[in-house]
Amino acid sequence: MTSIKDVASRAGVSVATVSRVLNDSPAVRPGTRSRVIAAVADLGYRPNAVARSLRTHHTHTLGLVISDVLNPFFTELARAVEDAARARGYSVVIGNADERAALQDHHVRTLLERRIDGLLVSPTDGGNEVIRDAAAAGTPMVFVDRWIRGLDVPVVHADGRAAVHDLVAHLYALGHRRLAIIGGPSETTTGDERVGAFRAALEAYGLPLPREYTGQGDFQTESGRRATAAFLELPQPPEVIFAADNLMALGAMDELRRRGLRVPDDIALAAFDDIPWFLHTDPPVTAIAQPTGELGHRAVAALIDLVEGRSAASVTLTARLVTRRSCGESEGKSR
Amino acid sequence: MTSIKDVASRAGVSVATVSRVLNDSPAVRPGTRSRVIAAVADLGYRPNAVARSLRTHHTHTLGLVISDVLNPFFTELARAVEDAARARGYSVVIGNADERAALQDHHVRTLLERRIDGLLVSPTDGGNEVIRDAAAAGTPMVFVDRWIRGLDVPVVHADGRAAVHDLVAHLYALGHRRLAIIGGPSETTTGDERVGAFRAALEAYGLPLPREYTGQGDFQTESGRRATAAFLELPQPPEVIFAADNLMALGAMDELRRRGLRVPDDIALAAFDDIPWFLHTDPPVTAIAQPTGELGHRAVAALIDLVEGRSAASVTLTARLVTRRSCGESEGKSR
DNA sequence: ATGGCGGATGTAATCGTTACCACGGACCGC
DNA sequence: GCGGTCCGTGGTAACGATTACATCCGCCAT
Repeated sequence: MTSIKDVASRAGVSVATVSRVLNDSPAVRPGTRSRVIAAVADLGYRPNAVARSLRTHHTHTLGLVISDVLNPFFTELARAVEDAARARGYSVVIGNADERAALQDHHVRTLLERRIDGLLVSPTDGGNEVIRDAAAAGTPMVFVDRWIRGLDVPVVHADGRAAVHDLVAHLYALGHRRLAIIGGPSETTTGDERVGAFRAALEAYGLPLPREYTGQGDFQTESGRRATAAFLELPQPPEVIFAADNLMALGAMDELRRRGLRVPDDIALAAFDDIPWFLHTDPPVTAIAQPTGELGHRAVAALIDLVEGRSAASVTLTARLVTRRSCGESEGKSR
Repeated sequence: MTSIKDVASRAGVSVATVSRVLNDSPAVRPGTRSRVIAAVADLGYRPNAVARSLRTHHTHTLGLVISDVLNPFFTELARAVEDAARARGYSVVIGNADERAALQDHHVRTLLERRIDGLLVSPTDGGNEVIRDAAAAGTPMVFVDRWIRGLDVPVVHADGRAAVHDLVAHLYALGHRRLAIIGGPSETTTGDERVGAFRAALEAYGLPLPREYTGQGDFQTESGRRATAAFLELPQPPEVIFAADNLMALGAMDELRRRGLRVPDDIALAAFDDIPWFLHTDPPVTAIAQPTGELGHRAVAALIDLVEGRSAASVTLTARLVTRRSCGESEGKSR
């Protein structure tokens, strides 16, 4: 591989000068500069970011650890993050935790060894040691969507409580009284809070949320299927299933379909996180939409503030309800 | 940040010894080893992968440049790639080209500067200079799904011709005669070949593929919508639309829905690339499924062979047709 | 004429590791 | 008892960049 030395000797200058033109420092004569540029082109030289990072102590790279790449919400988030980062001259390295704490730790460790400048994480669990240590050690860090309580780390997320309330109102208006939820792992904030918001909204309508109507999922498809099966085997199954993310909703649909049940006639369905496919499912699914793109942009902005030595505050956006046909016919507006 | 030197002085040994235990070289006495390990733990030391890479000339990292993260096919591929790589001790850095050649080049350049050990790419265009240069320079490289002709780079992909033929047979049997396709950019091999396979299959049935029935898409949702709109404005619209990827199929569904057309009664729809959502769309979509996971695994295996100095050959798997209701009722088996 | 100044360039230290070589001591065989 | 091996360990030169500091040179003001 050609190095800065090769360029220097070909251009007849010192490595310092080459470095200067590469980092376009003003203090180099136009003639020299163009000779260096020519040498770079001739040799097809590409600066070695590894060496550069070793010397400068920054990598211009952000780490993003997401809970599940297969979840369209997270891939949209990842995309927004990458866009925002690139616009500011940073690249991003994604780690997919696949909803497994061990895998998440693996990625955090790897990213830390790589000396990424800052870390964006949507934690899969609650009390993570690796992440705690990193935060304590002063690694610039921002949580997106989910977070870990008790850490002094800015959080960028969307508050879904109002939307959940709207959803319950919608369901109530349609005559539904027995509502069930498939929640995420209670160690995750989103797992916890979505159930909490749902319960609070139900209370406002004087509706109970019995234990057997709170299914335990892990945000992945299969758990949605299982929880749905459990609901359906109850002596008195619910009239509505609210899945706390889109993948569990997919699982629920799998199971309903397998049993030949029709939505919304036999049972209603709603989901947290809206995705393009929900418009075309049978039937289109009522969902709570997060401002995913903005979440990503804000998170990157906050993280870069931290990385560059400024301070950053948490950001709370709001999610909104998008009603479709999956809970029953009514005003039935879509999108 | 604590370095190997700090560990060395705390353990009362030299940096060389610390390095030895870190890379578990056998030549170190158990007692010394445990003192070093203790020092590492006390200090919370994390090896600096940047420095290590500078010295060893490898990063144990693979680059993966995919055409579009928002496409479930590619995210599934990415996931498989990451799994396979991790199992072999490599990490992967993903670059999302968003179907734009310029962005793809940006990522390839960045990855090359990062000195990734090898590159997995699913090219967005046909004649890429950056990629050609990299290949010529001897960067270990493997193409997945799509490739660039005329380069001596192994290709791991799925042959869809038989499946396309089956699809056409299926459509023919259902009585369809006017079949249209929304193709990808002709510079991409998948764009090109899928149209070619479709045309060949039609010929086998004595069916024409008029120019106005070959829509020009770019593998993204919006282009599928536009091409569909164009088809529908023809004096004689097609009876079937075959989208060359799932995102364009989504766009097609958007447009059909907007116009109040029903699938398959008013028009039939099929897609290349099967995804979980297709089972639950209205109606479930007939699609050609690629062995995505295996594609990812094989590609990683081939790339690592190259990286580690072995040779690697191209791999061709085969795609298969999954019939659902979107082309009309018949035997109607699903999944 | 000379001292001073500033702009362009070179020299060399440095970042954190690894890997090569050297060294000292223990052990073995004769 | 002595030379040779082997084993555990330390010293140190790279790896490829950046950057503080030194140097050189031309020019201007006095």
